[in-house]
Parts: sequence; C-alpha cells; structure tokens
Amino acid sequence: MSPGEDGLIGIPFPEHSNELLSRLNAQRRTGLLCDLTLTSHGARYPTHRSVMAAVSLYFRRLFGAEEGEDGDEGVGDSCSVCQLDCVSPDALAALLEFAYTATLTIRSSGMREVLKGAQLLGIQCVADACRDILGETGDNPTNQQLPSRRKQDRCSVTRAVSPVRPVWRSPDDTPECGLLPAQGREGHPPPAEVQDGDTRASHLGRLMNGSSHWSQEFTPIPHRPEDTPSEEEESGAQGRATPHHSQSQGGGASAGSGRKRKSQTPQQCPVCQKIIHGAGKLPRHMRTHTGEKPFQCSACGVRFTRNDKLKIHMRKHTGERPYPCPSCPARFLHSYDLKNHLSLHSGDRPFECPLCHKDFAREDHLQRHRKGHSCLELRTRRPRRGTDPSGSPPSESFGQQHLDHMSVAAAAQLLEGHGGPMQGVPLLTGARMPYPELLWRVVAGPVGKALDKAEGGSSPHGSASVTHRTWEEEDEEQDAAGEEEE
DNA sequence: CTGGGGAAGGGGCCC
DNA sequence: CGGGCCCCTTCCCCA
Repeated sequence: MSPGEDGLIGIPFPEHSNELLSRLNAQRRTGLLCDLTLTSHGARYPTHRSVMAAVSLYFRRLFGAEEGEDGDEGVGDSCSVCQLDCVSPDALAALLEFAYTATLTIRSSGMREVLKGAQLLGIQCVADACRDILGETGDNPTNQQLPSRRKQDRCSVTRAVSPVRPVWRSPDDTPECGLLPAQGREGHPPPAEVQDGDTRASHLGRLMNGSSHWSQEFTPIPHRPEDTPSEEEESGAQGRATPHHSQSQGGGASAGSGRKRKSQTPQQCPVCQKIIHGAGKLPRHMRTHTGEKPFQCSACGVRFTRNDKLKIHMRKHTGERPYPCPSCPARFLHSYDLKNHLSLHSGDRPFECPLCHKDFAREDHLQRHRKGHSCLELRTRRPRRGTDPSGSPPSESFGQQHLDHMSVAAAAQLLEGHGGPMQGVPLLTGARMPYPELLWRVVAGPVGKALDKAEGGSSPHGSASVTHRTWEEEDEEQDAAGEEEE
C-alpha cells in the first residue's frame, strides 16, 4: 500500500461469527437481553428479535426489517410475546437451536413438524434441508395442485381449525399489535406440497402474509368478464383461482335481490377458498383461521377477533341493553335477541317442520328439530322411485321426479308456486352437497335467502343441481352422469 | 326435546 | 379501499 493510497484493509476474524452466535445463544439461555418471547402450547422461549429477524423471513417482515418494507407494517418494538401454537414446541425449540447454533438437531420423527415450522416462519434453508431428507420437492409454487374445486368446497364446510395463533401482546396490548406479520414469499420458495396435513401448513404459510400482502397472494375474483385481466391472471395464477367457479359470480351479485352491491372486488381466502365480499373483510376473515384476537376487554380480559364483538361484549359490563321490548320491560343486548323476543309476543312461529308440522319461532330451532329426530327417519323411508306398483308416484314423488335435475332457482319457483314448502321433498343443493341444513332452508326456510345462499354461497357452481339424498344409492349412476355434465 | 341466550362469522352500508 | 357499525344466520350451551 502506497502512502498516498487510503485502501481498505480487511482483516478476517473467522471465529467471530461463531463466537457471536455462541454468546447470543448464551444470552438466550440465561434470558439476558431477550426482548421477544415465543410461546407454543404453553412452552416459552425467550429470544432476541434481531436474531429471529435475521433468521426468519416471517419475523423479518413482522418487525419491518425486510428491505423495502414499510416500517409501520411490522409490529416494531411494541410486541414482546409471540404465540406460535402453529409450531409444535419441539419444532420451535429445534428451530431456535438452529438459529443460535447453525445446527439443526432433531429426531427424524419430528422432521415433518420442523419442516412445517420452518415453512411457516420462513426459514428457508431448514425447510430445504428437511424436504431433502423427507424426499419432497418444494418447487413449483404457483402451480400447486389444489384439490378439485368441488373437493375444496366440501372441505371448506368443516369449521376451520386454528393451528396458527400468532397472538401478539405488547405492554399496552393495542389491537395494532394483533396485526399479522407481513410475509412476502418473493425469493422464497413456497412450502412443499403437500400431503394431507401439510396442506394446511402450506396454506397457512401463505396465510401468515400480512393483510397488505395478501393482495399479492390472494387472488382477487374478477367481477365481470370484461374486467381487465389482472397481472396475476396473466402471470399464471390460474391454478388457484377459478373465477367461473366463484361462489359470488353467478348468484351473488346478480341473482338476487335487486339490492345494490358495491363494486368491491371479492377476495378468495387461501385457506378455506371461501370468497369474502366487502372491502377490508378479508383480514377479518383471516383471523378466524389464525385465532388471532387483537381486541381485549379492558374489564375482564376476554379477547375477541373483532372490535364490534368487543363493543357488544362491553355492554355486559356497562349494563347497557340498548334494545328494549316495546311490550314488556325486557331489554336486550342484541337486536336479534329483541327480534326473537318479539316473536314470542306475537306468537309468530313462521318456521314449520314440513313433516310433523310443528312450528318454531326460530329457524335454527327448526333446523335442530329436523336434524335431531324422527323427521329425518321419515325422510329416509320415502318410497323408492319407480317402485310404486300403481305406477303413479305419490304426491311427494311428484316433486322429486320433477325436481331431480332442476336448478335451485327453478326449484324455488316451483316451491313458491306451491305457496309454501313442498312437504317431504328433501332438496339438496348440489349433487354432493353435504348440508342437510341447506336443504331445510330450501324446503322450509325463506326461499329467497336459501337460494341466495345455495346459488351464490355454498354451491360451487352457479346453479346447482338438485338431487335426492335418500335415493343416492340408486341414483349413483345418474349422479355420476350429472357430475360429468357439470 | 324445546326455549332462550350468547358467540362467531359473513355481508351490506356508510364514512 | 379500509374500517366501523349494524344486521343476519348458524351454532353451541344451558335450563
């Protein structure tokens, strides 16, 4: 180096990184300077947010430490406890050990859990290593083979479990701390697909995207065919979204009611595939999967997923009952409680069991009645089609024969034409629709709403065929044919 | 089994 | 467009 040249000299300290990590690990073990506690199923793991942000894309996004990340997106300094029940305690411990020692020590039996945790937390190298060991492949993210739409819809029926519970607590416990961390997947191979239980992990990996990033992951459902194709559509996001199958397309906006619908882009939940209508509703829906409850009652500590639920809950503490009965001194917390109560005064029992003719004031009580007892048995004992020796079907079979492959809309017209429920005609919306409740709404409930839901809501297709559940065995061939038509 | 209360979740309207 | 507020439906629980 010449005297006039102010060159940079690099003096390597090869042990520095190891020593640094080792000391950080020692600090972690003693709890020194730990500013973040991870919990999983009651187990607590003190850690350093800087380390977690360095090792995990999830925490990097969460703390706004990702380059180009808006600082206000992350939780910043406000959170100190991260509940990660989505990752098993053993897996979380292994991942933390890796973070502080660069060595992953796990049992082979726990490999899958670690893989899942690594995927959820965005620890790519660990996920890759686990996949290698498990012989899985993690590429091909956007072309994930999702279950068939029909299968997805059936799966979505079951109430979503909530394995991911990133509940964030800060000293002031503000709802803002409940924001899900923003986690993009760019440059980050998505979770390996997928067998069985890992499907959920895969979905939840995407789920953990912050709301502002969901728009990148969640496929908006185009409103109309003439919509300008979105970037996602053109870039091959088709695998995930099937707009023509969208529940909201055929029935939702146009089928019903004449009620004006705002032009809001429906969004599809990546977990349950449900179409969520309404601006700003998707983050709210996502909390049903994550179990996140950012809104806490200051009086009793109960937490809620939504602030409007908290508001109603607070009435219990304040004694406020804003819905007084005009006929008696009763007051109610909820408007619908008052509505139910008023039906008692009026004696109005508009929901009648089509089989035993018992009437109910509440629709859900009718549904319960129908599910619970012999009315169902009556239904299953209906005569077989074509077995009537007289050759002339009974009156209810009339309905069956004519409804068998009708659209729900046509069925509704028929029902309305009958001036009331068509007794004993158990309609099922969709050849494989597993919802007897829906059936009873069609039969006994307000027809318009039933159709609204059947066509725009639960049916995977705009117009579901109507079939007869109790004759399914005999009709399997026809059902199969019907499915092919679909 | 029924009546009733409450919670949870979705959608519409409005700001 | 996001969020607040409200209404509605459905489910669960208890008496």
